[in-house]
Amino acid sequence: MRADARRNREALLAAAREAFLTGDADAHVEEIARRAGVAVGTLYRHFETREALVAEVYRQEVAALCAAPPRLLAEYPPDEALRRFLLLLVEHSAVGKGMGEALESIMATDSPVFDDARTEMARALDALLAAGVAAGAVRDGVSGRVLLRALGGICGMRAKGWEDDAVRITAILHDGLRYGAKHPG
Amino acid sequence: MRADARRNREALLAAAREAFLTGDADAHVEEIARRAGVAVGTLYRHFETREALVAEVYRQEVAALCAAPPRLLAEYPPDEALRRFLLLLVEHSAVGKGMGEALESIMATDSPVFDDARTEMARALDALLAAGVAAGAVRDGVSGRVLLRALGGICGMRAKGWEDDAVRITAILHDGLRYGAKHPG
DNA sequence: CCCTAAGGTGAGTCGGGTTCCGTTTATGGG
DNA sequence: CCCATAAACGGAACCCGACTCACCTTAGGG
Repeated sequence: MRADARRNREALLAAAREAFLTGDADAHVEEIARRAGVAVGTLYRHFETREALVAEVYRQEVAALCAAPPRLLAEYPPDEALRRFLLLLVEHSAVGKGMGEALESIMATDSPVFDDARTEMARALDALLAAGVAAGAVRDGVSGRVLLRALGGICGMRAKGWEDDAVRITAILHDGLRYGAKHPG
Repeated sequence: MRADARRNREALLAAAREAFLTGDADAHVEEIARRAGVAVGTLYRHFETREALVAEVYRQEVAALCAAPPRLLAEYPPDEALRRFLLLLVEHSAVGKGMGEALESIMATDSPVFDDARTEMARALDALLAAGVAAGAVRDGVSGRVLLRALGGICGMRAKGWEDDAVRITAILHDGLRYGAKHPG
């Protein structure tokens, strides 16, 4: 790949991230291209569709989040690690409104564009759940994919005062996950 | 309102319901108008925007669902009534794919178009929760509005096998709601 | 330095919601 | 019964935004 092509690709991703995470999640392609200093044609040379660009930005954010579970599991008991990760997602949904929409799109839809991100996030949750089950602190039979869905609804909250609501319902979910566990905390 | 106008309004709602609940939830306005035997101009005489028409169809469906809680509370203990209502929502999400999307739109977004439906549904959940709290079977401090959000994610599930997932996570939610109640069942 | 394939451009297409205004029609008073 | 008139209707035109394509520019190896 030519040097200028790589540069433009990066510029587009940066412009899109800037737009999505700090403001309107539905910035027009013309606007994104303009911010990146290129024309729309160039945007489409690098990304199949507008949605593909969105997906790539979000995938990178999700990848960063997915690095947390191993760290949390090393530092806390599984049950607490799970609780903290759930809250971490809620917190991230709070920066700008972009990240919340990102997480919601990934978690609450079936769009094939987000398959990668969804899989990655489900795997992260699976690790936390498995550790919790092994320690007898979490009920068995819950998959990361399933948990992801409930979280999608939470991260999509936008109304005023949503953050308190999100924390509250996350606590309910967490309690539900412990309900019926071998050794509930 | 003139008789023919009322007839056309009904025809439009019927056509839209038909389209949304049995097939593609994003039928074009031309298509809906055609099915109703009118032109687009007429559609726009009766509904501000396409979304307003969608909202009206969904509001009617939601109103029907919201009639259930009083009946359930008369027939079952509060805790069981709550459980059954949650499952009722999941079931309704399964007919066609339209109803699921309807419920998701209403529950998981903040679109002002769905304000009425959202309020109505939150009130229904509030009644169930309040009865549960009064009976000591449900934890205190959870509002219908909050619960609505978690349900939004669930009703929006579309992947294959989603119904099992939905039932499972609904059970988790329900357990979480009982966790810490005065007299957990 | 030049050749060429990779890369870039942006006016144009296309699809879908919305608007606008000329035409048609229901309906109530004469 | 018929006309007046306001309400309702039709559908072509418009707008907006994602996407395409035919042509131009340029990096960079030989």
